[in-house]
Amino acid sequence: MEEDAIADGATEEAETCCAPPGDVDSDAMATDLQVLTAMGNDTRYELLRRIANADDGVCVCDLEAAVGVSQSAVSQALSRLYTAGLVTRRKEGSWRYYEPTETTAALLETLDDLRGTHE
Amino acid sequence: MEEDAIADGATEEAETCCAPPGDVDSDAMATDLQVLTAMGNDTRYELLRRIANADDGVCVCDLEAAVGVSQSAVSQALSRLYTAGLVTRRKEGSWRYYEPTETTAALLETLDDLRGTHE
DNA sequence: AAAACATATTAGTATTTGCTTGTATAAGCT
DNA sequence: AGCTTATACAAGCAAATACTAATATGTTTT
Repeated sequence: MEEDAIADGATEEAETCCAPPGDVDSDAMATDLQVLTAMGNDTRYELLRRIANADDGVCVCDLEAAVGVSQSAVSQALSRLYTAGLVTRRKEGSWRYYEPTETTAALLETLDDLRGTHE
Repeated sequence: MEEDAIADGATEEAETCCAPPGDVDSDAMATDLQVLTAMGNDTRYELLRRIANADDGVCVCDLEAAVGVSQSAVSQALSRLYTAGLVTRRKEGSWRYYEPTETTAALLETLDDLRGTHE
């Protein structure tokens, strides 16, 4: 089902410093990068944290008040988080409620753990 | 041991759509963002994957050949990964060997798991 | 139906990013 | 010592990003 980005590159033995590393699955890379770049921004990270903290759904109106940017910016940020699969959204009347996905929960937990253990 | 960014904001009951979410620890946020933005880039992600794949240390010379950017760009990328605590580096002769940190291992594993489970 | 509210979309712009080229430093080789 | 190799650093620039302001869409209320 997948046949790109193969070719190990280690066909001939040359006098290099070390063995060339294997290639990276470019499908996985695209997915991961979408997630990482979506989370890797002040505004979006904070929105995501706030959404994750309140498990029963947060609406945009309250998120706006919390982060220091315009309504438009919040809307754009949430859209991006949605596209990246980090939040779900449901409409209820004229309000939109956002909830974290499993992806968000897992990543934030990993980050929390890492900060705790601190290697 | 930590006393900033508290204040729940929910002192008065107003007729809003939902309860305002709790604040975000700004120290944690800074740390996480450094990690996320460091990983969230084509070149750096690929370098990191390659470093993580070869557990016994990779040198810059081989990484250069793998990703499609200049030597300088690779050097800058690796520096950034190092600053973010995603790789360690040791000098051996005129070569520099890079290895993944626990942070890298944990995050890449989480990402892999998520792609597998797919929620 | 009009007004007010909640959110999305579009367009424009300032800032940030990630590269390239050129140069510096440092270690091995002859 | 001089040359080559391995990596880092610095300046400049094109492209991507993240915002704001303005406008559009849909919903509720009056």
